[in-house]
Amino acid sequence: MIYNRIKILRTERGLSRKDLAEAVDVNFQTIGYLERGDYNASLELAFKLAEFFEVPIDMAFSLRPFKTLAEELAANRAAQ
Amino acid sequence: MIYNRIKILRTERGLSRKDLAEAVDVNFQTIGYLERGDYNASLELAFKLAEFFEVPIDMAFSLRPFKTLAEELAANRAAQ
DNA sequence: TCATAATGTTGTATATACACAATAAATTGT
DNA sequence: ACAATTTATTGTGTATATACAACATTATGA
Repeated sequence: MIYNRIKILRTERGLSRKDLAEAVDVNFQTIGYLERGDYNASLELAFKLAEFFEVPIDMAFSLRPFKTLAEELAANRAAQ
Repeated sequence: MIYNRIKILRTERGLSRKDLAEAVDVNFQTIGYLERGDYNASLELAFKLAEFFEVPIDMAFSLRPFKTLAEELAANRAAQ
């Protein structure tokens, strides 16, 4: 199973699932399935989502559980 | 459709499809399908392959056609 | 050259990604 | 508090990723 940050990335931008679904051209319920982890995005959809959010793929999807964005940002700052 | 560099990455390392398939835990014929572009890898398999080859996902998969590795390397050098 | 390994092709079966519809529940704004 | 929007749930249908088998073709090495 693949972990993703779609929900945070989406809500951070103040978008509804419908908004995001239209942007990447899938059914709005598909976004719900991904956010709930009911199934994984296809590689193509993953690319489209990462491109839409303007983040590298591995910032939106991962084989391993994510830290929160805040944790990761704090860790990065500490590393400077 | 998603483009990939699996065949080059694999042959550059002198691996057979069977070798690679075992490393990422899929059927060896699945590697053939991907290399021929018969279908796309799942996101999970794409991550496993990129991890196995130790390259970022977008160096192995792309929404748009790839340059050859040699072209890309030459372009990168020219950019220095 | 011959044997073996690697790849290609065709076919069948299964799991999963995605579409779509209907309705229920929860959130949000006024 | 009410209305409107958003999200969740359930169900059905389709396309596609993957497994596996059998056999053909091509490449490789001794």
